[in-house]
Amino acid sequence: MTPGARRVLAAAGRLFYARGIHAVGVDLIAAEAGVTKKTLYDRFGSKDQLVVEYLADRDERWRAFLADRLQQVEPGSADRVLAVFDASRAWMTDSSPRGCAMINASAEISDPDHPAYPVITGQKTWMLDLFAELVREFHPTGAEELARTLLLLHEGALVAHGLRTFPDPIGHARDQARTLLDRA
Amino acid sequence: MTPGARRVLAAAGRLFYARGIHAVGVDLIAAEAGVTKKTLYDRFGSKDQLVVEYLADRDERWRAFLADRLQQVEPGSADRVLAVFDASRAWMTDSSPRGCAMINASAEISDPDHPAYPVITGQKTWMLDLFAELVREFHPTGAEELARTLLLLHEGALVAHGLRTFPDPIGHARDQARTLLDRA
DNA sequence: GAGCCACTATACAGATCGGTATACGATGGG
DNA sequence: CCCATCGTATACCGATCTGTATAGTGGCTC
Repeated sequence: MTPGARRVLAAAGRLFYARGIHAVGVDLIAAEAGVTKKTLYDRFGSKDQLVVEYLADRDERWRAFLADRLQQVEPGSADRVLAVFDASRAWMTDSSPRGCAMINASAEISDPDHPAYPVITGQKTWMLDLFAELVREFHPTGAEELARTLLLLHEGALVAHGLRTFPDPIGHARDQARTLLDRA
Repeated sequence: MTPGARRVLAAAGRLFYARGIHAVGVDLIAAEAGVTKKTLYDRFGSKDQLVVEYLADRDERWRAFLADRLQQVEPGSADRVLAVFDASRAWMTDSSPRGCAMINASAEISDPDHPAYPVITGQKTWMLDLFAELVREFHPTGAEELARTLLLLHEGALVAHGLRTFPDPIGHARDQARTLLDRA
């Protein structure tokens, strides 16, 4: 990726997340990146494709962030599940006050044929599979069902975080996940 | 409310929910309602105000729908909490495939000073208070904490429903709420 | 030095955005 | 009958939207 393209992706990431996808025009992104629209379209082809790369990039960075946190907890431990919630809280606390970028994007993209749609649903099913895998490591029976519950708690916490429904919802979800795991 | 205004609000409700707020222009709403823009602006003043009334109307209809379902279950019973999840599932199953309108709207409205913002957060805190009240009816101690967990499950289920992460997430949330209530 | 690459600058196309203006027709209550 | 209300139709405003076109610059490599 060229330096200009990198700056475009960085600017798009900031603006799309902070103000929403439809609310941000390509002129603003190009200006914020110190780049002309020509460069933007030469590198990304269309706004839709830029949206795809914005979400894919954010997803990639989140998975790397999470993998780093997970490897600090020994495999087979129930604490690995809690580490996911801890990672989410850390990720959200600094610089993600508006909740999950995938959920927000899906609210703006109604068309299921939009090229960004698989990126969004892909992250969610990946998270579901991750929970199932982590649970299966120490408690194989009923891992699927427990994983679904954990996912609901996690998604709900992200939403409540963005809406500020009550303080520290991700921490609360983590505590509930702990008692769920203790009882399993 | 005049017949024209009613049709405008109905059209706005359909279009805003199905395609998103920013993606729908006032020209389309007026055309879909069989009304000119003049009429639309005479009745609602601005698009922002129309958005507010769209959300407020939907919130009002949801609360009426929920109240009707709740009064069919005797007060003081834990089943009243489950009735909330049942109501949500019924509400979402027919004609709400894209999840919670408030969550979707909050994803598009980044400005906390937007007049629609209090409507969104208002429904969420109202739901939290409702859960707390319903729990308190039969189990006063720790009602606040349990209500928060129920809210997270509920919000997460709405999101998973909209994203189709797995089948019948609201039913799953209901089942988890049941075991939570049994243990309390 | 020729060719390629990343990028800049300016301008414009065609459409749509939210919002306003003017003028006219229908209806219904005092 | 008068007149306000509710609604119609059409046209327009400036701004902004995505996307394209032309022309040119500096640097790197073969």
